[in-house]
Amino acid sequence: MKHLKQIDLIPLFQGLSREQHQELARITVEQEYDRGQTIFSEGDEASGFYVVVSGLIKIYKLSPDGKEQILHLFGPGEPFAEVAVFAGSSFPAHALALKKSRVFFFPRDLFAKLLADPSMSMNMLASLSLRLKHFASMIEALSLKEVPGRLASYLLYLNSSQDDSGLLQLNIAKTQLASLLGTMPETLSRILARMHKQEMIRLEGANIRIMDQPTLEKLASGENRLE
Amino acid sequence: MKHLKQIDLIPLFQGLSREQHQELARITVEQEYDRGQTIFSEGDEASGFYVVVSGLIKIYKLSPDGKEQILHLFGPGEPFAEVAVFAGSSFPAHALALKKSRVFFFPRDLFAKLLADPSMSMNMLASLSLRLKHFASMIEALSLKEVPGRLASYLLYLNSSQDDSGLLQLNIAKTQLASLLGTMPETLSRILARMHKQEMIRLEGANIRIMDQPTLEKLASGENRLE
DNA sequence: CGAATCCTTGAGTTCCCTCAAGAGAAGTGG
DNA sequence: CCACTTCTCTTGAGGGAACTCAAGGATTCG
Repeated sequence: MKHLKQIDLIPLFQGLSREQHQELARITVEQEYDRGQTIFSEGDEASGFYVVVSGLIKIYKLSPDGKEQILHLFGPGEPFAEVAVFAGSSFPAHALALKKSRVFFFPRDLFAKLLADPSMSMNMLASLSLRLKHFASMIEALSLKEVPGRLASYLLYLNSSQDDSGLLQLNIAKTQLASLLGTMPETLSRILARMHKQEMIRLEGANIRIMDQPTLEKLASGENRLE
Repeated sequence: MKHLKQIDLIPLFQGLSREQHQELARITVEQEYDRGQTIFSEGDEASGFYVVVSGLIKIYKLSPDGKEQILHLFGPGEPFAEVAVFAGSSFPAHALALKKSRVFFFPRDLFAKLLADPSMSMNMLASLSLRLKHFASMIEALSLKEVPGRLASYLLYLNSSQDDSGLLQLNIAKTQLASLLGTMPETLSRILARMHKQEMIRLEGANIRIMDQPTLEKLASGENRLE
């Protein structure tokens, strides 16, 4: 039961009985990936799903000419590729470790039995529903907002999810941020420079400080445009 | 039990016991909407989810200046707004009837009890998973493909889901198709004209005939560009 | 300290959006 | 059944946001 303590901490498994946690620990397969290592590729046969223990995993799509769109970044405690358990037998996107990461893998067949417990399936349903809402926002952003608006949304999201020192840590390379926002590094760089020039943000190395939150919010909502 | 027969036909409820179907029929609220009528708006308090009995429902997002992005079109047998049951208490998008439609509404509290049945929750999980895959494709398309590629994908999808007479029925106005593809009616019109000129498709009123499927497939995959 | 990667800035191009106006289709009422 | 309104669709002209290509500067890492 060497994984039991870590399983206790995974939000997806909250509300489950001690026995359920033990059963999960029993079927857990621990894996480790180096920075830059691929976990699976789109189309690979999928035999289970994952939970991040430590590190950072990116889920992304690739176009034939190599352009990438990040669908999601997952950190400690977050599950990914659950879809593989319930629909189809192949992964619908690529997964790669952005940092040295440890993950738990749960084989589908063994995990499926645990879904008989209503707490387990309700947790899963809630998790997938949140994922759906996130995707809906992403589609809205890609289709209805320009890059400055998407960037503003992301900065405000970071601001709300990190401590309120006002200093935002990106945690990812700007190239990766560009890919998350559905644009190119050059475009991102230019827009950051413009936001800086207009004193909406301050660029402090790899960190960003929000200087004018109201204006960023107007950008994020699409109410204003960046001049 | 006046809705029992229709409930039998809903894919989401396949594999359930007779008693479960009866229980579903008992809590079903039937509603009817005229063409153009709003079913709910983004942010409205959500107290349950829906299944389309007949007609066509569009789920969409709106930008402040009125531009719309369709997230999904749902026809007979398809559930929508399930997310409202599992995450949050407000609808994350708008819903409107594109045709005169009948829907079944299932109140969350009453429905929640039925989720104790593993068949029910597994069906739901499968349904949400498919929805996630669809959204992932949509994000990929919006971010990595140009409009001709997205249109080609849609035409090929129609071709695979309709009879193989080769004649595609759009079933929706071109304005709506533009909104589904994340573009403007003018752009769609121009691209259809170009595809026609290059003899990839033939325009027959509200219908479209595919003339050169291989070329469309290259467009859809991003391998080729439209000249 | 050197190699590799990441980031920034510039110049040019392209796709698509906006604005505008006319043609076509569909629904309404006399 | 035909005029009427209304909505949808098409085509044109112009402009703008973001992409591509290119090169120099900054950072990171071994």
